[in-house]
Amino acid sequence: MAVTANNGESRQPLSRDRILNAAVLLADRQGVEVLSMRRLGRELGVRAMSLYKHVANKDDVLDGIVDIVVSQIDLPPYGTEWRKAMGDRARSARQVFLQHPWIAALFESRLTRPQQTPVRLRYVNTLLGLLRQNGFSVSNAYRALLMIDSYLYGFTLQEVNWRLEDGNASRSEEETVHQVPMETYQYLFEIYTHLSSQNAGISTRLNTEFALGLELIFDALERLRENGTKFDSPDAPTPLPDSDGEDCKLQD
Amino acid sequence: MAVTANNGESRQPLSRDRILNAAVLLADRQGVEVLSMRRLGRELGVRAMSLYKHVANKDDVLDGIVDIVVSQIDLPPYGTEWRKAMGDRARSARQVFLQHPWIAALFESRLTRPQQTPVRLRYVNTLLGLLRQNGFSVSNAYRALLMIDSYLYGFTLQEVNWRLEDGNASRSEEETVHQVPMETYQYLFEIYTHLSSQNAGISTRLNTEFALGLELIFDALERLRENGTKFDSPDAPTPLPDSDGEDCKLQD
DNA sequence: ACCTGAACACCGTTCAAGT
DNA sequence: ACCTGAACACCGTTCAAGT
Repeated sequence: MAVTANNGESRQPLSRDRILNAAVLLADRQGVEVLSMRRLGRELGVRAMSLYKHVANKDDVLDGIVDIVVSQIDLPPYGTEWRKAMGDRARSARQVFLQHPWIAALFESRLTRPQQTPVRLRYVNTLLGLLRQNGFSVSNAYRALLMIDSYLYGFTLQEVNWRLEDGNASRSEEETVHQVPMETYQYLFEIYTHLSSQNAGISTRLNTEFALGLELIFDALERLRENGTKFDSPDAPTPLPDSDGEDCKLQD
Repeated sequence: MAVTANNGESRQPLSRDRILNAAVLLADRQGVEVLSMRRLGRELGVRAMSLYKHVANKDDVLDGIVDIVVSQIDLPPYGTEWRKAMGDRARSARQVFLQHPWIAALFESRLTRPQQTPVRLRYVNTLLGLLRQNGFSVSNAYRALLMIDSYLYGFTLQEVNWRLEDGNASRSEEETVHQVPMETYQYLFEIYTHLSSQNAGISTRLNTEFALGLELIFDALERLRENGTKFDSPDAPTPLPDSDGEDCKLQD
């Protein structure tokens, strides 16, 4: 009935940023599945077709909101000791992903694409740099990041699903355990029984699990680092001429 | 124009299995994004509405095809030494995922849901059992599976995207390296240069990387296993009365 | 019993037309 | 210059109607 739609400030002149921020907000509140061009237009007090002046298409919108999320991940400054740097970044990424759980649906084909936006190129370049400056060989830096990211993505993927699932209804292990036919799945039963006997809630437990797994991976990578290029193929060794030890800070 | 559509055997009387198998085939050939009820019906020589006699809705179809994929993963028999068991299963899962790359889009909210189908319950129950029978405490079995699965899902997720991306055009690192502004992203440049200097193709390299990361994780888990319940919360210890040592085989 | 036509409330996107 | 109406080719799903 009103000519200009829902929120008071919809008369700002529409821009890529305004569209993308509205998209993130909409996804946060309702999930990616309701994120359509038409709905997004409605949210901005405009018809869907108007959006196409500022974004190429829906794909562009999805890429854009992934970039917004990625840029919310704290990037450790060059010079940070690698365990702290990789740990801080992994923890920050996990927190950001949990704040925007819909991002899991975009992991596939967006977050981990090889052809990338500047935001994502800078992000992975910095992480590789941090590893290189801490004594990782080229291969091992690649290896380490691949391993940390695999763990980070895989863990968060599972975690987000569990939270979405029993989130609102707060269905806990205590209830789940009774839904599983225990004679058939004795080991699952055993786990659920064990988990529900613990005082810690699911959040606290997953925090602990994530941290522990990360430390185990870091321990493994530390051994890799010390062993240098031991696992590389024969033509690999070329250690960089250590072009920049510490003096190249990307951010504050 | 023909009354019964495309393939010769479309006059079999439509069943859940026939529908799900057609869905997997369609996804394999064209990707999940083209998998619609209407398209699926067309594929079976029938209108979309007919499908609703055999499947509840599209969600049911998607759950169904995930089950089909999961059931293609080889499940090691009880009694297998844990490193071999977990390694075989991870390698088999990876192969299956690479054969059905669209599965990555369903990782979110389907593969890792807590409320599960019998196929998936049996699958994870067996894996937990294998760990328990090899001396893992209840907590550590849970921990180990969470960690292995995180790595498996995360790694495969990234790998599938890379393959889909440069798959058909076979765009290799040699070409990618020239698209990245090397002054801005020196560490990325360094990696791409290094990777493209190796003789091994991307497939071979990722095989190696996957195997190496898996071994590093197994090494870490072996230490966890030996340390028993060291990382558990105080009320945890309860080791199972070893109800079945070896005599409970689930499969051939 | 099994299939379907028509309908409903949606999609993304284009393009000629309006202000 | 910026927005939009109408249109196209799609969605998932329901339900009364056909055979």
